[in-house]
Amino acid sequence: MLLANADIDNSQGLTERQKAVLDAALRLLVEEGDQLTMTAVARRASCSKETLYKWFGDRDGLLTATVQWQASKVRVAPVDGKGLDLASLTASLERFASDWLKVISSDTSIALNRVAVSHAGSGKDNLGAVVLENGRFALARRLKPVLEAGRQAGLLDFADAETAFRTFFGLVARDVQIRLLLGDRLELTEATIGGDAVRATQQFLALFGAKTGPQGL
Amino acid sequence: MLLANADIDNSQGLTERQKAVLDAALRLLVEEGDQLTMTAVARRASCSKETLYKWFGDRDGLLTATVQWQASKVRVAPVDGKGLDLASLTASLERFASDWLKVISSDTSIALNRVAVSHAGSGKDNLGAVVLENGRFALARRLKPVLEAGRQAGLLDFADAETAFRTFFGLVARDVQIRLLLGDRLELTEATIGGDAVRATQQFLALFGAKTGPQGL
DNA sequence: GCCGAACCGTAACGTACGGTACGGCTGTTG
DNA sequence: CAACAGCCGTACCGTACGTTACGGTTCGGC
Repeated sequence: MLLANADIDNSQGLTERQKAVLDAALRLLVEEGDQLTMTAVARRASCSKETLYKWFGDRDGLLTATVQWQASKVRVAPVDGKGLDLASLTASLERFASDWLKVISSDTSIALNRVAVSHAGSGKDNLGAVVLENGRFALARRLKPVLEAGRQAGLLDFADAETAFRTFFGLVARDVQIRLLLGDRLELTEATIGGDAVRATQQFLALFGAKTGPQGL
Repeated sequence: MLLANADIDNSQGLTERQKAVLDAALRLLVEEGDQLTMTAVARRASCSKETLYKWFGDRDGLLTATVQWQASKVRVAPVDGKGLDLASLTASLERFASDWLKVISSDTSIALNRVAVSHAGSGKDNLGAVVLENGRFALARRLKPVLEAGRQAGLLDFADAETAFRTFFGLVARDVQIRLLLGDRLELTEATIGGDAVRATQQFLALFGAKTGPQGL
């Protein structure tokens, strides 16, 4: 919860030059995997290693700053919970599903999650927590109000928003993320993602849609 | 598909001493994270580094052998698809769900998946493919016959077994694996797993159960 | 124009670790 | 017993990389 606004603060305290350096590090991370050496970052960013150490302390600091910098960039437009009919709710859910699939299948997300998973394997769990906070938990924070609004409007029926969210998460992501992280080729075209978003939303509504009137499949 | 029987061959060509060494490596992997140095393995297994290199070639060979050795150990009892009524199908699905949750939440699985994800980030994707083949794809191979039998018996209704499997996978695993890999504490007690298995199975049946007669929730 | 701060490029240092070599011990074979 | 193979323990080598140090350059302030 503290991390939620921490990432906002971070993007403020950075100079343009520092942001450019972090962008270079991010690009390098995506391209080269975790062979992210300080020398490579310095060369790519056209800065000296001395500067890297002065700004970010050590390698972990640079890694953390890079992840948080990326996290601060992907601020998804919040969905307005104004239209409370079934059509708009469906559209919102499909939008969430589609956005999420695009995120987790992006090269950036895969690279970041890989380095965070590796990091969590070693002692310090900083990166894992940051990625989790800006990924899965941020998604929950944005989606839950929509679910609650849907319940308020009599469109959804669930006891616990957290449980409902996790089911939606599972229906959307399925095995995609773990397969991508493990190196499985898995071409997710725009069309595939769109279809999956619709399917997941329909399944979710079938499970949690309010039983008012006949439920058309 | 070739990897499917490769892991069977491997457990045969190993001497008892070699298995003991791999067990030591596996324990070290679980305890120490990816700080798996050749020296540490040699010390833990009370063998010389020279022997490690003679038997496994290089560090990657040792890692791969360790992962395959673990994979060859977790051969889950196949479910018999004989009882074709709803009760036994439900029991089978719950059993699969429960087993899978236990696997992905085990320290061993977490450690192995972490190292495989890291490995996939670096060039070679060997470990990722091995883990995927013995994890997610092995599960699909075992579960699909059950689903097909359920459809044959008129209990399930789906067009594509792969799609149905992936939905089941999503309903069972949800966000558990990624959270654990990223270092999130997530106590999965026996009771929690059992409850989740029942819930996931009920949700799956609600989505894919044949529409014969009124569907009781 | 001069000073100091910030920064670039690069050289240098220390260490960790993958990989190799070798001496010594043990069990086996003839 | 002698010869030998297999293996343990350890010392050693080369390299990659994190980290530090330093000379040279740019630039804002006086």
